[in-house]
Amino acid sequence: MDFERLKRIQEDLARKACFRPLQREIRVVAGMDVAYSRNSERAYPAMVLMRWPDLELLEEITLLESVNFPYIPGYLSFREVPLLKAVVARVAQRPDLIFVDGQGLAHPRRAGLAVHLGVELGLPTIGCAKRPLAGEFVWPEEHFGATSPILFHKEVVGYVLRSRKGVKPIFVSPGNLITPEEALDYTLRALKGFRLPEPLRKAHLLSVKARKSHEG
DNA sequence: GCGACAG
DNA sequence: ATCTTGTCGC
Ligand SMILES: [Mg+2]
Repeated sequence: MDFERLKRIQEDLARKACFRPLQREIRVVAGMDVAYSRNSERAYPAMVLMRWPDLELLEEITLLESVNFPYIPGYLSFREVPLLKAVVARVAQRPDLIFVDGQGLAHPRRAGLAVHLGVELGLPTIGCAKRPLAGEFVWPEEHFGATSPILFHKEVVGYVLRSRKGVKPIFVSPGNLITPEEALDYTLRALKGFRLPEPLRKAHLLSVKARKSHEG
C-alpha cells in the first residue's frame, strides 16, 4: 500500500474542497451508505433521494459491487467512494446535497469520505460520523440539540451533535460546497427522532435490505 | 515505541 | 463493517 501516494491524493482533494455558503437552493437531498457481505468481498452501496425540506421519499437505488480496497482508518474514502459514485451514476435526478456516513473536514488531512465524494461529484456534501476520528472536542450536554465544536489546528472543522437525548452524539463536518455551520443546521433539520438524519438512516436500512435479499 | 483509529 | 437475543430506558 503506497500511503505516501494516497496522502498526496488526499492533500489534493483537500485543496479542491470548498467550505463556503451553499449557492443553489436545496430541493432534493440524498443519503448514502454501504453494507458488506460477511467476508467483505461484496458491497451493497445504497442511496435514497428525498424532497427538501419535507423529506418525502423520491427514489431508492442499490447496487451489488465487488470491494477493491481494505478498510484502513484515515483511508475509508478509497474503499467507499468508487462504490458510492457507481450509484450516483445511475440515479435519475442529481441531488442538491448528500449526507454521507463518515467524516468530512474532520479528518487528519481534511479529506474525509464526504470531502472526497463531494469534490469528485462537484456537489455539496455533509459528513455525519458515528464516532470521532480527528480533532479536539468536549462531549456535548445530554439534552437534544446540544453541540460542541470540533477543533483541528485551532480551527472549527465540525460539530459534535447530540441528535437524541441521552444517546451518543454524532460528528458532523462539511464535505464540500457548504460551511460547518450549515452542515450542522441541515443535519439538525433532517433529524426525525432517531440518532441519524433521515436520509442516512434510510440509506443504511436500504443497503442492509439489499444485502439480505441477495445473500442470507 | 505506544495508543488511537470514520466504515 | 459484521457476528448476535434479549432486554432496559433517556
Ligand atoms: Mg456506513
